[in-house]
Amino acid sequence: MASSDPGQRDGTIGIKEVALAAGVSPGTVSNVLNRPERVAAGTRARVMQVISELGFVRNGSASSLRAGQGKLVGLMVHDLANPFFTSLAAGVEDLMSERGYAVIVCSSATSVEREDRNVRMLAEQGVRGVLVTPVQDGRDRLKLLHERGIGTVMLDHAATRAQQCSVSVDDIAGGHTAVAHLLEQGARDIAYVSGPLTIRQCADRRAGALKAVRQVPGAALREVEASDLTPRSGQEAAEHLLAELPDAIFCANDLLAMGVLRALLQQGVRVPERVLLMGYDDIEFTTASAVQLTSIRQPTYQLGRIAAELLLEECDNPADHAHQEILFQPELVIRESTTR
Amino acid sequence: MASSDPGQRDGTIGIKEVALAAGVSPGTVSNVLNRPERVAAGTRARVMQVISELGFVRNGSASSLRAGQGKLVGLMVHDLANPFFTSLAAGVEDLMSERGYAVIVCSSATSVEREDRNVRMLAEQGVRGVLVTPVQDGRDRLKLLHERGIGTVMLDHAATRAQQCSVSVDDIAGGHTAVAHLLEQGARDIAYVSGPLTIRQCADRRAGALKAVRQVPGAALREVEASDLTPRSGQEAAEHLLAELPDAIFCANDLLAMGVLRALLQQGVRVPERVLLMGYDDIEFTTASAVQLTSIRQPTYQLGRIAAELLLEECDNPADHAHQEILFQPELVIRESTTR
DNA sequence: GCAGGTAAGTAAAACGTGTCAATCCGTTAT
DNA sequence: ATAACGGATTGACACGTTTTACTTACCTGC
Repeated sequence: MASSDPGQRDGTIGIKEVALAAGVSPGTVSNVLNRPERVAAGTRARVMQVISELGFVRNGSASSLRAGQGKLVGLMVHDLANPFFTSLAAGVEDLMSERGYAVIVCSSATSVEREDRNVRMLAEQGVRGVLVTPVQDGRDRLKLLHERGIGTVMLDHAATRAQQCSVSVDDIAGGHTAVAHLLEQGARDIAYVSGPLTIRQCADRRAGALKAVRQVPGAALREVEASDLTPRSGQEAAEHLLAELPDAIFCANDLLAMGVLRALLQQGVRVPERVLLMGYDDIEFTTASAVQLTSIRQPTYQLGRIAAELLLEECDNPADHAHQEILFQPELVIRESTTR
Repeated sequence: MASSDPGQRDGTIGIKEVALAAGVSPGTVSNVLNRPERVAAGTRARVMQVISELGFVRNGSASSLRAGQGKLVGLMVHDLANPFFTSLAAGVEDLMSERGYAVIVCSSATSVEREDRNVRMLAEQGVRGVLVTPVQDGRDRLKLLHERGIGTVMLDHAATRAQQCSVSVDDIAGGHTAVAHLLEQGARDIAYVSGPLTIRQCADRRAGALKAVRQVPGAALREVEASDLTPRSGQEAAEHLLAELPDAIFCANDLLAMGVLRALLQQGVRVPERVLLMGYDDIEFTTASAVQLTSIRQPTYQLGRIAAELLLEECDNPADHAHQEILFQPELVIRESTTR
């Protein structure tokens, strides 16, 4: 008798066991799960009841094998410890979670080998699409994905192929806004503390800054190029400015600005009384700085959400999906470091 | 003629197409992929050659359906925007990537509903194991995972069931080390600016601090409890201390310390000359603060790596796996905020 | 009362891989 | 020379779900 107990043999509960217990066929259970509108209300309720009683959990592997696509997407960023990317990742994760998707997060660590490995891994997992901040331009490392019909959305990077969405922030406008603000405050001798100009963001912000300066007669932009975007480099860069202080300093990033601020305060230079100071990114942690930092806020979290939404739209409707390049406008956040 | 072209019908290349092209059976191709040692060197080379020529990518869904387990693990944290968790996530991701695993990252946003949803989702995806910082104690929300034989490792939290690994940092020792350092510097009237004491970490650090104070005659600990662990709360908390300044202030976290520092400097209180100040966590971004902050460093990245390693060990060898509770010792990092 | 239509549910065939018993073939021991 | 052996390979089935074509029952309009 006990040996003929059905559905409890090995403890694993599948669609079949549910069907048996609910007195329907497996196909109907599948319909309840995937197209509930096609099954009568009564049956649907009974099946759902059994599902929760038995603690049935759908097998995602079987599901995506048969259906040809699952509920997974990939997210590949440069660095999981960088606040910019994590805020972005938070946006992506929130939206995907709302939509019932799981996110495989991976880091390329700005290494092309690792990027390739990740791309392969994502392809194997059969992800529905991938959000990516590519390591570098050049030959198309995402080819493998495109061949397999896996959609990609570029994050904080212009699209590299015609048929592709991208989401980024207008760094030229950001640089312009920043310097225009400094000019408005009366500054004329302005310094730009940049990161490496090979980084697109740094170069674009510089371009915007130059544009703003040219619009005001008598204004000039000095430049110092730091070797990376850290507080330490900012501090070193500031030393080049101590001999002849400018009216205002615009930094390519908040971390640089923190370093500059530290160098200035150590030398007894008062901010903002003697020098105005601006950062970029408006990272959360600068609120703790000795002088509250004026900055350019980028909607990183929103960036992630929008990009995620675009990706899903493309996945759900690959036929008539219009690829778009979304360009966010950054926002000026004024605090005490530029307020006399 | 063209109609009999095998293996190119629908453009999708599977194990069968590879087998055909290499002149072996699908079973052999599978063996090359999973147990290369069982197939002769010559055959193996030929198969691998064909695999790369045809651009074969294994179907992970089919693989894990048949094998009963895949190359996926889950990571669930409270908040993807918190540097503590992201540093930890970076450690997990690095190790998993080295071992060929993909990581599904999700955030519980300290909501039990979302935690439950994530648990279910991870179970559906058939993850091999899960690394988790649980939202709260009480009834076992991870039951679903354990029923299905999915291993879990607790992150920064003691194990809640006997058969479970956990990785955390000794917060009592950390609190003790911090305050012992302040005492050594000559402070006797010490204030502890805490977060909510319902948070285990805050309570443990307090316990350690008290222990240190009791060991030195004449020393005393005042306490202020902030409502959360942000710079803003730190600033508010500091105002309770301005009337009668202590010799030193120990904060439950660097963000609080940043707020306290700001409040002190605004009032013209010099750090460290008048008051010593200590934080906790040693987050990267405090290096940018006006006064470099002494702190207690937690090996967050290593924490992630070790936890990941434990999880894989448990997965690969569930039989004779000895569950362990690993307790890291935090490290004192002395900077100018406690150096006269 | 009957043809035609629709809604609800069923049965069975896939999806692409892993596994295991079975087979093949060349080598060694008797 | 034959039997026993062992390594290399094969063939076919199973994993749990989705999906398609099909059946059944019921309703509508003439």
